[in-house]
Amino acid sequence: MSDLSALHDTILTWYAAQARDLPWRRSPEAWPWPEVDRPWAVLVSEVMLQQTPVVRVEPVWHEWMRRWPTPAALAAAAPGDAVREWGRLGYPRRALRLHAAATAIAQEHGGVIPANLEDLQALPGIGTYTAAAVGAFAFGIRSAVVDVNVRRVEARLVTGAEHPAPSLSAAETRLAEELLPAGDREAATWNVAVMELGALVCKAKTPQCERCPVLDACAWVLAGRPAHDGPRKRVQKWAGTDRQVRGKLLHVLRDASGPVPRSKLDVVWPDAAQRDRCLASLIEDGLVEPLARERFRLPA
DNA sequence: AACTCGTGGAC
DNA sequence: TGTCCAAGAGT
Repeated sequence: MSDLSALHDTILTWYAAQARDLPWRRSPEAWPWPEVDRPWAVLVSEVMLQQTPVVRVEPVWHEWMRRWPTPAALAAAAPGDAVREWGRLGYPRRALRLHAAATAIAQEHGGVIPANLEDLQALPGIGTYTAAAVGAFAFGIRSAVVDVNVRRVEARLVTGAEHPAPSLSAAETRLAEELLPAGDREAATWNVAVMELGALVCKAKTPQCERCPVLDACAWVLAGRPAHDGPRKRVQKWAGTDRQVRGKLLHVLRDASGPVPRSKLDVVWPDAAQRDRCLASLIEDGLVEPLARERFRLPA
């Protein structure tokens, strides 16, 4: 197990047996929806999965693929439709950015998702992680996909720490690149396999070490599972924050079929100053469109 | 670089 | 309305 290729074999074998059957993971050969553009399906799934659990993403993803099977289809819709169909996935600016990305793909890339990391990352809402993920999973590009799961597996298995640092370091990316198998196809599968190991076994709060295929190689376990000493990512407050108020305002607008008078928004939060500030920020973000006579709606 | 941007489930 | 967490991005 000290050998890198043995580590590859062990985790890839575990993945082949234990991986969840998620729709956006279907291979091009096994893609069941001929009308749905597969790279687009992968891209949408990755944006939806940003900070959001799989179980909540899956039904929304299916509905998005039914309504908007290609970037051009979403680009032809109103941005407000994307926000409404986003439902309660959270961080609704992601829906707006997905719509903007679809527009950019339609107008600047001929409706074809660019198959290189630089052009992918230039799209709205696509950062380092998502560009690498789409590159690897949609196009087989050999690139390290470093999400929080990968970082946690690296921290425990290699570094011997219980948790990764609050933010991604260059050293972590370099380590992920060093661990990548040589072949393009193996590298792509390796990326998703390590992510899956972090999601199903090497969990943040309650690691399932008894189910871990690389337990005997884990630096953290071999060190006696020492408690975390460094700084952790701080947990954000929720109650009473602008994020809560924005969520309540947008909830009203999502559930309405047309324009909503201000009086319908006033009832969601007692603090008028905070309410007004949040409504203004939603308008500034492009998530809400103000109309005449104090009426509001999702953007047309 | 620290901060903001939703939401709901598991403890 | 407790704490922690979930395939981050943008500023």
